[in-house]
Amino acid sequence: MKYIEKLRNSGLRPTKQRLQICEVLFDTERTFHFTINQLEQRIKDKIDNKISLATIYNTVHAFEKKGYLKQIPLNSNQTYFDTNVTDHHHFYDLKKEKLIDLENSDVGPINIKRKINGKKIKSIEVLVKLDD
Amino acid sequence: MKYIEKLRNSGLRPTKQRLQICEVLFDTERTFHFTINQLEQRIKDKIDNKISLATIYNTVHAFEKKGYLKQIPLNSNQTYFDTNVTDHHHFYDLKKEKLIDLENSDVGPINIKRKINGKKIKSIEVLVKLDD
DNA sequence: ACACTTATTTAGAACCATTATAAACTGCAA
DNA sequence: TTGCAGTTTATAATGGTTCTAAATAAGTGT
Repeated sequence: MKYIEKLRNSGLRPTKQRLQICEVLFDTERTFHFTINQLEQRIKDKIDNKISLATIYNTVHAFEKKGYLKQIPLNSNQTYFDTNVTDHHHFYDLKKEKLIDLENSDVGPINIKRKINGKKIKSIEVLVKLDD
Repeated sequence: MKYIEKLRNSGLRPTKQRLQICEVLFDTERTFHFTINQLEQRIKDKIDNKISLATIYNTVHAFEKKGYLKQIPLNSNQTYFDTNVTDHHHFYDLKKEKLIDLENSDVGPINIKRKINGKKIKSIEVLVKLDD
């Protein structure tokens, strides 16, 4: 399995549950956005055994910490994650409550002129809200 | 009172509670960021009578709908609001969990090249996360 | 001023995403 | 195979936010 070493290399034991979640998250044509509840549903659909909700939370947070997932800054009652961990931005369709990836070529370079003493920029995220 | 007509003009009855919340939010030297709990505390400090938490939620949402407050897109268990409703962006200090305003002059113009059919851009918000 | 309608406030309950708990289980190194 | 640390699990607890329904206050017309 290709995910076994990936997990071992990050210090995560390649358990059955984690490997199955890897398949759901990363064996896809395209990257995608999800909430924990949506992921839970996908797992139910694609996998025979049950994975507890607590494990899903644990795994998603472990993967996020390792950089395999990103949280998307958004005001919602649910946390959104992204399997696309490259630097990129988002449209948010307010009506449909849906996120749409903006390719980096869709957004001109972002120039932050101000510095904060002793702080480094870790990420720059742009959210473009869409109306009708 | 200067807030009475402001509220009436937006179709909100100028109740005692709303006027007091206006004072806490808008009678300040500087704009500021807050969570509902932080606002509740400020109200307790500045005002004699009690305002119920439900009223604070109601009022903040009413003010946001009228454009007197903005929500800040951020992944946190609490919702952050901003009394600065002009177009501007934010640093987020991950260590201190603190927001810092970026003046518009601190960020070069943001050029969104992609269009979505029939949708208009309502806002563009940039979040710059800071590390040590 | 009065009566009437409608908006607002309120305490408390309900909701629900997320996190904590603690016991059972599993991977893995010795 | 044994032991230990890491992981999974069901369930409870937490906590921010929203809902509810009754009490109160504001606006309107008379």
